[in-house]
Amino acid sequence: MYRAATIKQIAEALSVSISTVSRALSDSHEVSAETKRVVREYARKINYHSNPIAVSLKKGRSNSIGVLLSDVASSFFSQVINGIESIAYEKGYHVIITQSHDSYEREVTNIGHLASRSVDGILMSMSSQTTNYDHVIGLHNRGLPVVFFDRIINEMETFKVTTDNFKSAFEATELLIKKGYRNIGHLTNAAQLSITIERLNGYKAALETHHIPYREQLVKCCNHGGRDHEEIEGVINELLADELKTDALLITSDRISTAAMRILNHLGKADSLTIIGFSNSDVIDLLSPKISFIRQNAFEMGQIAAGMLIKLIESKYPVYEFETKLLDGELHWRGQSKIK
Amino acid sequence: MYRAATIKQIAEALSVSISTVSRALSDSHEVSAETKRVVREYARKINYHSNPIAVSLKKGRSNSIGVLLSDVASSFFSQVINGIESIAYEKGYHVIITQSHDSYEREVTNIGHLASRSVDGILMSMSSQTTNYDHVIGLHNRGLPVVFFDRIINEMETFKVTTDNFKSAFEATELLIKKGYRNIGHLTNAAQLSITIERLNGYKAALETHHIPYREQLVKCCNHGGRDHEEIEGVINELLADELKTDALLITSDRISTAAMRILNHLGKADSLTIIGFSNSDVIDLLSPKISFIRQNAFEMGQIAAGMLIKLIESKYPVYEFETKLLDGELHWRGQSKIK
DNA sequence: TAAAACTACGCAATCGTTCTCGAAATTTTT
DNA sequence: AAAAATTTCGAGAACGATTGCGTAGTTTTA
Repeated sequence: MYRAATIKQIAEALSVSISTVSRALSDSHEVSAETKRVVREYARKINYHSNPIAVSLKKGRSNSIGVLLSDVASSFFSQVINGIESIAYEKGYHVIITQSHDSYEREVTNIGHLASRSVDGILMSMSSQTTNYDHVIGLHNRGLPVVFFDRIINEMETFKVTTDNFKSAFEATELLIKKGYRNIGHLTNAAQLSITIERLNGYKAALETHHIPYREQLVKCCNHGGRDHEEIEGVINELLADELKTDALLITSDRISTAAMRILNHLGKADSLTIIGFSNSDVIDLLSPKISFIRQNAFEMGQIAAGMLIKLIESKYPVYEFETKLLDGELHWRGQSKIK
Repeated sequence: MYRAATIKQIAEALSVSISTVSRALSDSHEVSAETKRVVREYARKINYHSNPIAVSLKKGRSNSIGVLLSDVASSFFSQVINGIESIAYEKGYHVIITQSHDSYEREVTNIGHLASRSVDGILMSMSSQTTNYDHVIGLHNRGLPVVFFDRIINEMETFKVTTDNFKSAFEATELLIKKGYRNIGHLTNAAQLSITIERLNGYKAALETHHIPYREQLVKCCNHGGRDHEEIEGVINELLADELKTDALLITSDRISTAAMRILNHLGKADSLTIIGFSNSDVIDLLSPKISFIRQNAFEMGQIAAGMLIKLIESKYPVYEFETKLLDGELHWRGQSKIK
């Protein structure tokens, strides 16, 4: 097996102590300029790189951060990862990504894995199946920095970043109303998720503002987040019932939107519903039927979350002032006004 | 700062030696059943978890693997990552993902980062800008296991997994021919990439088999891989020149396909070209214009690559027998026959 | 010129494990 | 009953770095 160079080898070769080599390489003032020169020259010559694992052990830090999200194979999350990575890279941190696939069990085991001291902090977006937060709260109480992004929770005080979901849902719903739609359905994620609640509230508020009565039958939570085709199929069929007169849809995720579109296409009713969906797909403009969308600032969300976490990790003193940052979504209209 | 429990604490609490605790926890035969019981019970009680960093330092292994690919925000690569993760998780490895964004410089610095002894092996798909392989070959020669997936290179002997690109391109081209198309353009990636070469060869072979002359003007390498809209626009315009009579397109990536479709839509010529694209998009069926596609077994590719790498890492003896595994692509036809 | 301060370096402990040796205590063999 | 083998455990040296402390040798201060 290949063994890399160590400071011990340098020390022996140059007949100085290990401490001196260590100090020379870290540019300590306790070593002369000449010695530094010699040590560095030799280190470079034998291609020395400090062993991050040894440093981690000694310093009690690993210079890596763990990310826990539901699925990397999603345009939104992969853009977030991109943002996280850009900041982490800049600050010298490794990023370890784990996926919950929206399963509570996987979330618990993954966070345990990450936490067993191999990461300095965790970036987390809740699984849609999670209703008990002890696994996170416990770690956080024991001193592990945690920052939430996207799907946040109120049960913990820390830094959080998410889209201004209320506002985005409000604006989208209001836009539909202004375009003449009155019977707007709402297809959304698991009911306990923060994003679900906030968006539902935005939807309700827009209806109220425009004096449209809220009807519970028009709101459908998809607990499998669009993974289960039949769930969506059932829901769409319910919404298409004549008595509801559904004429538009506000959908909260790419996966649900595309599932719904697929079903509408199949039913030959693609044009019977106008859709606005939360979407970060890069081919949204090519989809048929046409769909309007709210784009989240996923990349920026990743950057901000990573920045917050690293700030927490590197803070010398305990932090008690936290912030929940809300990012604006961008609403893009590609639909038609309802003919009056 | 929070400090986790150590075997030393257990040893002191139970008045046994550190060695005994270590052995008890690793189920060594050198410790009595009773002692094991006591130690484990106490370990569980104080929520002990072994410190992976200390173990890494001692064993000279980190139990993590590095992944180097161009972009996670791609359906193909994110599916590969999923596959990698599933195997790595199972075998107790962490996955560290880095992105080259198809830049040679980033590839070099990233692989350097990964290699400075923090990973046990590397899973790699070449950046499209890379033409010099010294950075990988050097590390490999020094003993770091490397496995290539998707975009492989011939300059290194090791395990490799990729789609049978020749076959897939051959089948796709042949299918177009059988449907009556004779002037098939080929939009592809950077010329030196393995996937580019193999697919181009498949394309050529299909033409030859069916006695259609190969025309160089119909083949366009997109060096920016679809990232540069104008590059694709120029290329599409060239292919649409009357004298070429282009009637179909074989495209090698999602990004290029969607860029091309966007341009065709904009030109109002969406129906003038029949497209088959290599695509792992999960909304391919919703895209307009309709596009036929070759789906790669991305998840399986990730699994196989990770399996190969871990096998290499854990092998007690140097490995000299390597394999290049080719996966079948699945061809899906959604187009129309050409009216004769 | 003696005392104080500073420079430049080495020694050794430490981080949390694993693992080689050696050695009691017990059991088996002869 | 003595010798040999086995079981069970502890001491201590690694792994590769960082860092507090001690101390020659030199320079500055009083």
